[in-house]
Amino acid sequence: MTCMSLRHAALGLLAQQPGSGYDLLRRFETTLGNVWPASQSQLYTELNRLARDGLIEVSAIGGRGRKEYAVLPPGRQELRAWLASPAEPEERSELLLKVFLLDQLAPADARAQLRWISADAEATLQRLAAIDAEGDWDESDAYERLALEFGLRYARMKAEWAAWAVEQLDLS
Amino acid sequence: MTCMSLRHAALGLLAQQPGSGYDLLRRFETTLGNVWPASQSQLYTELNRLARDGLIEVSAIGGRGRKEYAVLPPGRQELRAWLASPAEPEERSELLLKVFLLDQLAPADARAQLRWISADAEATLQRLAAIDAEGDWDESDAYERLALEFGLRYARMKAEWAAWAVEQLDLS
DNA sequence: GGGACCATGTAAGTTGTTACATGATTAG
DNA sequence: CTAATCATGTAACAACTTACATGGTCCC
Repeated sequence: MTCMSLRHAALGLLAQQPGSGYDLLRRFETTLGNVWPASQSQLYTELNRLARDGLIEVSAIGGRGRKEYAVLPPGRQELRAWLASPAEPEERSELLLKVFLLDQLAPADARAQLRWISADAEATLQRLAAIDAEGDWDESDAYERLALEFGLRYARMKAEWAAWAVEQLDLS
Repeated sequence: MTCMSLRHAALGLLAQQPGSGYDLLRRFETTLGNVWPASQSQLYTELNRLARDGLIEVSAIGGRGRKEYAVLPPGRQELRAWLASPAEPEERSELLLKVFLLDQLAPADARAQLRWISADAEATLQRLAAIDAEGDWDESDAYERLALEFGLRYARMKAEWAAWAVEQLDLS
């Protein structure tokens, strides 16, 4: 059994609010996709699979072939089980892979890469802070805000670490 | 052009020190695999591809069919170019995906998940701190230590965030 | 009628996983 | 001699991407 997170992402969005593949795609693009991107092709395929497996059903048919999906009880159960199960630690980080191998670069180039990481993190920080400030939040967005705060703290940590790392290299 | 990071990971390890697929596998298991896991099957396949593409070559043949690989100049160039290029921000986080969808769980269960995340981060923190303390580091491990420090800071951030998140939920 | 947008799907290719399959050498 | 370890490879499958393909509806 592998991960199948897209399946759960789709299930979760439908559990929050029924909709068509097209609707879900919009929601991925605006919010969820920031933490779990999905391509159009993959999403439509997965919706058909979820329906085939009896976790969701076509609850309404609209114009232009629109199929609105709704979660069925087995789907809700599957979603809850997945949500309550321990989240596995993430493993792959291209950033850290580069850091591990940075000794293959001239020191000046390695420093440049670290400075770039720092600048990128600062930019992310600004971007998320803007979203935080201007967003019109209500109580239903509580968990979304937790995720945003995670992003803020992560960007801050990354920027601080990169600055520290450059300093370390300067010492030696 | 997609990512091909395993290719660069293998290239990087060979650039640090030539070796066989079996050797590399050991090094993935002990160090590099912490930031970029590779399966045996994938690694051997990739080494053959790297050789076919002229980025590495079989530099020696040992007993039991052992093939020692070494990086060729085009491989070194490719590696340096990749290392100096900006690291793309990582996108997928199963953890944050769960956080986004946590509203589908009873509040008590959501809190339990967050507490589990916190406990897991604390455990990681302990584990990495132990590695940091007992490791016998020399100057050649400078970048490895930067990566370790990143892991420490990240685990700390995660634990603090999760504790804060539980608090937030308790307030509402 | 034509452009923007709504709406769904398939095909080919890449990356990665697990499982299978095989054989050589070394140490007890 | 036999178990552990060294050593490499293939096949089947899952997840994901990009590109292709098609058609309906709304609004100007």
